[in-house]
Amino acid sequence: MSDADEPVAGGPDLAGRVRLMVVRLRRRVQSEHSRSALSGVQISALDSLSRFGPLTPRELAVCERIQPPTMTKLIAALEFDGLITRETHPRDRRQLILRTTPVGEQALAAAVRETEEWLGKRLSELSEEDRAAVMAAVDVFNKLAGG
Amino acid sequence: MSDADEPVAGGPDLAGRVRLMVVRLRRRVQSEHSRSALSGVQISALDSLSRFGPLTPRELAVCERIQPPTMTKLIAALEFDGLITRETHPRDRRQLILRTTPVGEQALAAAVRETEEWLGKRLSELSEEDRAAVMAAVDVFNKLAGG
DNA sequence: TACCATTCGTTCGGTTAGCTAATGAATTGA
DNA sequence: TCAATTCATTAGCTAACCGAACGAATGGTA
Repeated sequence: MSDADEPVAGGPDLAGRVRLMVVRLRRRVQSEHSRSALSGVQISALDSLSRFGPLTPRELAVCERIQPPTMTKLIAALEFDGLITRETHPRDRRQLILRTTPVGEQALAAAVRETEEWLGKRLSELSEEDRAAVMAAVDVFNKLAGG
Repeated sequence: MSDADEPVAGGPDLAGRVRLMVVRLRRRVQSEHSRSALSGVQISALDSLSRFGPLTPRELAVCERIQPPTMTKLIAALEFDGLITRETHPRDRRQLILRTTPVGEQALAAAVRETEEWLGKRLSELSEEDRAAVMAAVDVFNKLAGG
């Protein structure tokens, strides 16, 4: 087991390289993003809500790894735009039940399409090998982000 | 060539999944980051400056894909902490020459070590296969961010 | 040599996305 | 019944961006 002796996991400074990647990739994604549409954070929250069914603000905050006050603002914006609804919890009146609306689902789909337009284009310009690497890694990085 | 017929590059909604990944991974990295040290943005800029030699603010801004006003603030903070120096350009007095200081290099190295401590740990907890996927993808994502 | 367009870094003001601390309402448990 | 807890929220803060506008410096041209 010669590779068990390695002081760092996965080659020289993998962690540092991942860190730089995160900062730069997010800046690129941010800058390429159309101003008119949903923000990345909104898309992420809406996606989680759509995927994991009705949730309370707390649950969604945990899921998105943000703090409750941040979630409050996010919810207010999404509700203002009619993308989600806010009902009071039937058994616990402290809590709320958040649901995506049809409009919200449409907006989410539109955001996905818009992302596909520029990011998908850039991905399609990669070599077959590079694209395979991206595909293989995206879920690993999500695991890394969400574990 | 059955996979040549795919309407989107790299499976269903790869772009959307990458986008969500970016938002969530960056939030995770941000939240795990120790307050006292350099910020991710500072590390990124310092790394570029260290790697690509003395640069003008404009060159560094292009390299980091941020706008000049943002770079001005970034430079001011780094200079205030003694991590870089600012000399006037010998031939063009409008421009500046930015250099990392030994202190800056040390701080960069320390930041890398600190990142290694938590992110490296998490990376080492991945399966061999997952870690290989990360290694293969990190440069592809950097290419995606910087092209 | 005088002017004009361009480029550079900077200042100003605004936005977005996060945080902590504190608060009031509701629930739960002793 | 009452104390502890939990929930969402408010208030106030910071980091990290942006665009518009500006003065200083440069370079080309008449």
